[in-house]
Amino acid sequence: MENSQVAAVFDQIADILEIQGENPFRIRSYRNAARSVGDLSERIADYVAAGKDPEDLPGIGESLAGKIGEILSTGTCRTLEDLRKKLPPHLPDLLKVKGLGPRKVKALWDKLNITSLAELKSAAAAGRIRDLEGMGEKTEQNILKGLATLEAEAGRTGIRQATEHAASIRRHLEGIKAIRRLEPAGSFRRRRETVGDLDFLVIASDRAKAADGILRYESIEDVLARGEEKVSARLASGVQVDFRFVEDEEFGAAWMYFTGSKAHNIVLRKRAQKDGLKLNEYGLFRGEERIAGRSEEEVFKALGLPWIPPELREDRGEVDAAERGQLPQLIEREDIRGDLHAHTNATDGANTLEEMVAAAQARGYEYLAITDHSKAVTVARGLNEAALRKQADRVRAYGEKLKGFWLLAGVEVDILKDGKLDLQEKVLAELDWVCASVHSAMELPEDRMTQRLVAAIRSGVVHCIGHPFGRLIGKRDAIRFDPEKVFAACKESGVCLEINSYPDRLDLPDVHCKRACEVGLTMVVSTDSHKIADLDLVEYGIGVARRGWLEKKDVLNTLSASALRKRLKRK
DNA sequence: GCCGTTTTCGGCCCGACTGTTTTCAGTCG
Repeated sequence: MENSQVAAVFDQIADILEIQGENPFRIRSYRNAARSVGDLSERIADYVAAGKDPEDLPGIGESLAGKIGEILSTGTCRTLEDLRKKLPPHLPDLLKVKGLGPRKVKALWDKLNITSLAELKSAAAAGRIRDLEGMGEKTEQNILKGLATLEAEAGRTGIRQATEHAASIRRHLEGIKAIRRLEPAGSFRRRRETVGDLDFLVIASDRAKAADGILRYESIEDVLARGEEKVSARLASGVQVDFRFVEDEEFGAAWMYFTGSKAHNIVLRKRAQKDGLKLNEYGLFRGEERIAGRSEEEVFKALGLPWIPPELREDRGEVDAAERGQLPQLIEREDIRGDLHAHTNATDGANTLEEMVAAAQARGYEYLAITDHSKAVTVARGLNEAALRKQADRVRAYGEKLKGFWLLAGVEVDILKDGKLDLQEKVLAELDWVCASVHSAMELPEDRMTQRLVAAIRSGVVHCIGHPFGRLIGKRDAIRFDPEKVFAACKESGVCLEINSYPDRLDLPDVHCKRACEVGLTMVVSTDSHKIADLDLVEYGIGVARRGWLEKKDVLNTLSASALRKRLKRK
């Protein structure tokens, strides 16, 4: 039972209660509980099994703690099953359509007997929705658009695509004279691995002209809203972009508000309230008087807090940490001194050894580990013992010619189904850097997967576990293992965990990163480069590391080449 | 349903935009 499954039960309960028009605060409790469990790095099943009390988790009281126990043992809970009997099974799906909330869904069901997305589509297409009270032709059109979007986008946009869109939008907006300042906000600014939409804050000398300019952006397919305060559009790619107009004196408060997360904002607002203040997107107010708002620093300061980096604003303890003066000094891109996961054309990389080295040097790195695949990865023409030895000789020979740069002879060796490594340990022991990864048999049951990873970690020849969860965002689920046991084995054997920067992976995920750090593990921010341009993906890995509360000292490849050499010395 | 440095009961974050209405409900973030 995964945390996401427990969270899903609570979210489903909340959905049904909403359609039923239940007490909104009760509904919020279920939503909060879903988030609380979903954000937990430890598995809730293990947490409970270890005898810890779910009531210690934020937003979990006696009732929800009982339901967690019930869900863990039965996969569902009585409350959900009883609620389900009161509605058609697919009715809550309608809530996913943008523009449809619980009240409209209820009306569609009551008045038109619509119980599924398919029925909604045919009713809207047939023009039957416009006759309902409170709905008109526009509503009907928006439902059809919402359905189309739902079918097309299938979820959120990856960070890489979002970054590319943001850069392109910035280039367009820089040419508009009426715009004085533009800053990204939302989950994009918090560097989440996927974003729902892109948010920008705009200071304009003339809002009407600025809006005209924005809407001339060539990739806009559909204008969703245009008001005094905001312009909202959908791009041809399906991504929604919101632009909010703000004034100088409210910019900081607005930036905080639109950066979120929502949960973080609520914590700050409650805190303001306690001091007799009011915090909204226009500023921090005492009565009618705005006491802060121009910059984020000013607002945080007026709340008695230091500035909190956006990556931490998830209501995962950052406000408390800020209050105690214990915010981490987050790692920066510039702290990275080398890359420890790179492929060449010896296996499935696109570039030669020499090209990869030149690219690493051009980025100011002091070292690079060549980690081609081992033989089990046949599709990548993985290396056997003899081929690897030959490559290592070549790597070392070339490395000796390089001044002030350490070229590590390494490998990305497969962890086989039984936990053995894909190459003889004596060959692996000759290398400077051994990254071990799972690429096959990803469906193993949890206990066997845990044993498999622990066996590899305890081999004594492995430095790092590559992309530990093996997930591909939006495409393939994570492999299942007990993180606490695996982390404990890493701690015992001095093995690092990789934060793979590849945008599809971003693995170790942020919450596990935070947990691994608490356990005292060292992470490696690597790119898994398959071509020279991939070396720049490290930016995304840094985003994950920062979201995982990591400091420079928690990441191995912030060490200088000489310090790393000492650290990696084979016994 | 949760929670408590005024409270174990009575609160629970806050505002904009749309579409449908003639003053507002629903939705969104």
